[in-house]
Amino acid sequence: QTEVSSALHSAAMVPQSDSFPGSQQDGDVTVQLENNDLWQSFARCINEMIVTRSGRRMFPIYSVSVKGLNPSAMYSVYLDFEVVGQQRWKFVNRKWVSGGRADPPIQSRYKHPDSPHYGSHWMAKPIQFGKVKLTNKNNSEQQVVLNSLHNYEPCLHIVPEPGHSQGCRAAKASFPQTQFIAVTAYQNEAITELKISHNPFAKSFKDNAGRCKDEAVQRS
Amino acid sequence: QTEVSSALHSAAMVPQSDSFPGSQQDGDVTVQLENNDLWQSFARCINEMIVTRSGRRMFPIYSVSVKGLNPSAMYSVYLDFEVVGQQRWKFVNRKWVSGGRADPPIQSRYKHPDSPHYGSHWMAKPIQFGKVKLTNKNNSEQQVVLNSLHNYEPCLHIVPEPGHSQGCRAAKASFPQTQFIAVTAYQNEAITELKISHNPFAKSFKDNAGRCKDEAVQRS
DNA sequence: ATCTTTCCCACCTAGGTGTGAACC
DNA sequence: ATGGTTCACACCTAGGTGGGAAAG
Repeated sequence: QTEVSSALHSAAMVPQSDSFPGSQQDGDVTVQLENNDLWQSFARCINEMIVTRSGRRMFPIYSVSVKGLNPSAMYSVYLDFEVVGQQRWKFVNRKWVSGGRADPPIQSRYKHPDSPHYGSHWMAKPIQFGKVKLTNKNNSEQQVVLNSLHNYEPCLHIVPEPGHSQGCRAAKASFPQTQFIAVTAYQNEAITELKISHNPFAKSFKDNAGRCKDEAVQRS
Repeated sequence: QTEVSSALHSAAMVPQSDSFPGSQQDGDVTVQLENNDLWQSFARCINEMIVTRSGRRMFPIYSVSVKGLNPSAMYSVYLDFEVVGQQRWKFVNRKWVSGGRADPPIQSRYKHPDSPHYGSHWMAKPIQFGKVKLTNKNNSEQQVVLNSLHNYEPCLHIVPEPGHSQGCRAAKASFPQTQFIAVTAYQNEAITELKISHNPFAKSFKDNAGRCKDEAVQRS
């Protein structure tokens, strides 16, 4: 069991390309992962992402900077999530261990809301996926459906727009350090602490030493 | 003076096209103003829009539905603001009267954030300009600069994207009932009341009869 | 029993209102 | 004085956090 867990861990740390693990090249197109250090610190603990019925944002935010596109061609940019391995996972004794065969994968792809847009637009500033939401129910909306307790790796697709980008090739990039296990509740306390310490929306769970949160609750 | 004021008023009420005042046609392209009734109720009092240094949203929100575009062609959609008449205005004795010659106009055009996009996208649902901000300082950003105390009419432009929409014509539409006077503070109490009663962000100024807002303020 | 999911909640971030006093 | 502008402010809308109890 420990063996399986460390296999998961090492998979999250091995760079997929020859160069810097935060950078990838596909043809002339270069894709670099933003906030690589933050992703690495989550990956070291094996990252988890909450999925809910109504959809939950990712944290850290998936964000990349892109070079080498045709500035005047049109592209749409997508993020999908590929299952890593054919197994599901359990958290027992503070360790992730195999939990049996994986459920059949669900096809779910998120189109970046700026799509479609010129290559120049996509290269002008980092492409942020701050609004993408992960869910475990098929809301048939603009949300990504994942199987809980499965390990995923986000995958970026840059696709020339049909009829508006003749001769341009599609590009694809993914970064092992962005892998995570989909969960309905955090399993690893270290991940919870990392989320709280870096996500501004979780500020109320910070600084437990300085303030007693229950002081305000007078009744009950 | 009353004569000038009523000229302003009637200008705001006369439909610019032959058909329904909330609808316009330019070539094959048809543009219809959403929430026409709301705009009319503001126009009856002579509408005002706040401008601030940091930028202020419009209320009502400028929103149109569009038909007749080429679904597979690319367009960008713009909103600009044309000065109506060559004069500025003053609010004296609860009436808008001429305040002399207009200041030189400022070129300022807002590109809808969905731009560029397919004709099919623009026709799929009403095009909302909910994020556009009006300012009286040149922030050199994505904000519209207006001269205070001048009368404006918003003007919609649908522009085929160069190199991605061969043979498509640009279209233009404007609606007199969306005219307004730019102000740094509301002049007409009737406008203030209309804003408060329809804009959810001004809810705290509603229901003065039911609640005393100052009750909570114990000090000073 | 155990593990997983769901729901409500207090507590935040982020930012859009007009007010009223101060400023120019 | 007068009229226009600016600013801090209380009070909202809108929605993103993990916690913890309850349910499955």
